[in-house]
Amino acid sequence: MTVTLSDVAREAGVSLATASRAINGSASRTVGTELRERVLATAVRLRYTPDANAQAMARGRTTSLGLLVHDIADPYFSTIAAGVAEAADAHGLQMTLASSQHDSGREVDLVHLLRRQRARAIIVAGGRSNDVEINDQLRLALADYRATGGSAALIGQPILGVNTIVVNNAQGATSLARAVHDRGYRRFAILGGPEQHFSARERREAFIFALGERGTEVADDAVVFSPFTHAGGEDGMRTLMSRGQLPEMIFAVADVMALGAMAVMREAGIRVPHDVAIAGFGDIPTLRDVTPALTTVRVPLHQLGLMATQLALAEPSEEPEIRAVVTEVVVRDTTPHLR
Amino acid sequence: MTVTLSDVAREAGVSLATASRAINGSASRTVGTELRERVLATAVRLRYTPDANAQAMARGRTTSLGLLVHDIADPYFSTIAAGVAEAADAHGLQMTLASSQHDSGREVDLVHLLRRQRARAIIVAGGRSNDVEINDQLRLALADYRATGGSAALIGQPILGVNTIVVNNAQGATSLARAVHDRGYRRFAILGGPEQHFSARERREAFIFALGERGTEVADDAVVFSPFTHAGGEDGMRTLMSRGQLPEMIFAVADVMALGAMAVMREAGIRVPHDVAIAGFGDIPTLRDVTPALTTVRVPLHQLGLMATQLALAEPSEEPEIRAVVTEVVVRDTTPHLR
DNA sequence: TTGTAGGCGTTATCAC
DNA sequence: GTGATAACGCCTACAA
Repeated sequence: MTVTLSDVAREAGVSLATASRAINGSASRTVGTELRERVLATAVRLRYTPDANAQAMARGRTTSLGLLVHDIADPYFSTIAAGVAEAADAHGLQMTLASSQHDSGREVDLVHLLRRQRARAIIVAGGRSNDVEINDQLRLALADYRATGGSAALIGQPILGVNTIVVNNAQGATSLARAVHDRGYRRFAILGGPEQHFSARERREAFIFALGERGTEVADDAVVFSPFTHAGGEDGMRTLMSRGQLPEMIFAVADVMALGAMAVMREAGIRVPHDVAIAGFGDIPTLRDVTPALTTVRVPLHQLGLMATQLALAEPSEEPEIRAVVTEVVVRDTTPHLR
Repeated sequence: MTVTLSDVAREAGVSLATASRAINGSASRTVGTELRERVLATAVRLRYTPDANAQAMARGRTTSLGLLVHDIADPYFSTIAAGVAEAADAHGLQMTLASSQHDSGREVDLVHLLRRQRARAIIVAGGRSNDVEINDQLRLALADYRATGGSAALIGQPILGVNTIVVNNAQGATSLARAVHDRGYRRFAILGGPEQHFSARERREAFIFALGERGTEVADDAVVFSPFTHAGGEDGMRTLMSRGQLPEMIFAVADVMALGAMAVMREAGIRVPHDVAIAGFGDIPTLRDVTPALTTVRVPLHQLGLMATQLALAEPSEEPEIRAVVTEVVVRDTTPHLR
């Protein structure tokens, strides 16, 4: 059914070895011009394609790059994925994309899966959660993977012993807090994401701390926890509304959450920013289509994908490499000067 | 470096065959409880993982599903991808995602690549273009792939001889034209996407034809062609504006194009829908965050992914199976009653 | 139930 | 420069 290299060799009247060298090259040996052309011609005639699996076995390495995301339909991750795809392509690698659907248990399974595939490198994108057991499992899975020659990179918190791109969440949230404080905001609510999610927590705490430095407190019950998704933003906003008192400004720890909140407010007739101001985090491409334009903290998502790929493909070293990525406040229309 | 099945077998004191059967199961043979447990235990102890490539070779089939999209960062495709990922997962398959960046030449290369990988199935998502040469190449690539046991499915036009999910673009555009005509619109402009892109053309022509049935003509110079992207929508809109005369309504053949156009208008101080109405096509999830809410034609994107996967995994048959997907007009705020 | 051995398609190490 | 041939890691008749 399938045409193999042996078929080509026989048909071209050369040995298997020669056919292999002619078609897929060889470091040391080279093939005479005449023979090579004959082989190449018959390969085309027979519509031969090398079997990547067989090559992987023989060569001991594959040409695929695994990417793990929380949710591929989330613009945050699809933008990162686009960056990874671009970089992978530049390295001649195929991207195998897996989505954990925000389930960190699945994430562990998927790392195992990628290890089975003998992926050349694995990139795990998305912040970690404060779950010691899961983190240990993931750390172990990655260690196993690396022990067998794979290399991995993380986008998130540097807690798993592998190369990591660290987004400076605290810095971004701090700058944001100061920017809105400068604009006169004093009464806040926070759509805080999952309570145990590190990125969410970093953003939350830095925001609150920076306000505290200015003498502004955020009450505990002004922070609501809900999933790191659009629906999570909706739910959080409803909770906030049910509590009755609207703040001057809402900080959502993820853009998609801010968008969810805005959708709920729109439906409820609450005007942004007239009735309440809001800001997000991430600067996903979607924002260019949102009105009023959402104030946020820019994370260079596409570049994150490029960097992570680079880091994942870097020479393995003893010490995991940590690379910090700076964030930048982008003040837009949802947080006008208050007074 | 890597632990192999032989290592496990030796360490457990059983034969290779027994180890294989214990770990990866077997249709006919079964392994004694005691031995199986011993094997499994040593496998865990040695941190053994089967090599998927070797299994692929030995079994003659892989467990990966290739998905080809025009652009993974486009919500249209990332939503489809989410559907495919979900369905693939349900079948125990891994998704290999490749993006052609709207370059149909690359698309052909990527099919070849996926064939090399011996992917179990290939899904090509996205409308075809009127390029006989490229289409022939793609048809040939898919035929080669299928000839060697692979199965493929397309989302787009049924012109390549493989199972295809056909989105009923004409029906959607027709319904949309009637709906807006009913609302009083008579003077139109069309952001028509790439001139040779079939889906764009189907939507364009059906829209114009349906209006014609109502006695309303769309002038040739009211149709502008530009890429099927956000930037394409921006460019097209600028072209339209430079021509001086704004229509009553703009039909963009893709949601992202409509969003691009709206962004340009917003910047230019043109109010939607007060100054001009607009509608898109696709109903991407992003729309829930856009104001004013965009009128569009709903394409069940996520479901498209599920269906395509199902179709790609279906028993191969002589005649390619064609499955039609209906679309549905969703009138929102960008096309209010005109008079 | 368990073991032996051949084969999957390719690369790489040898000789020639 | 070219050709045998042994891996690569696993599965699966076939034999015991």
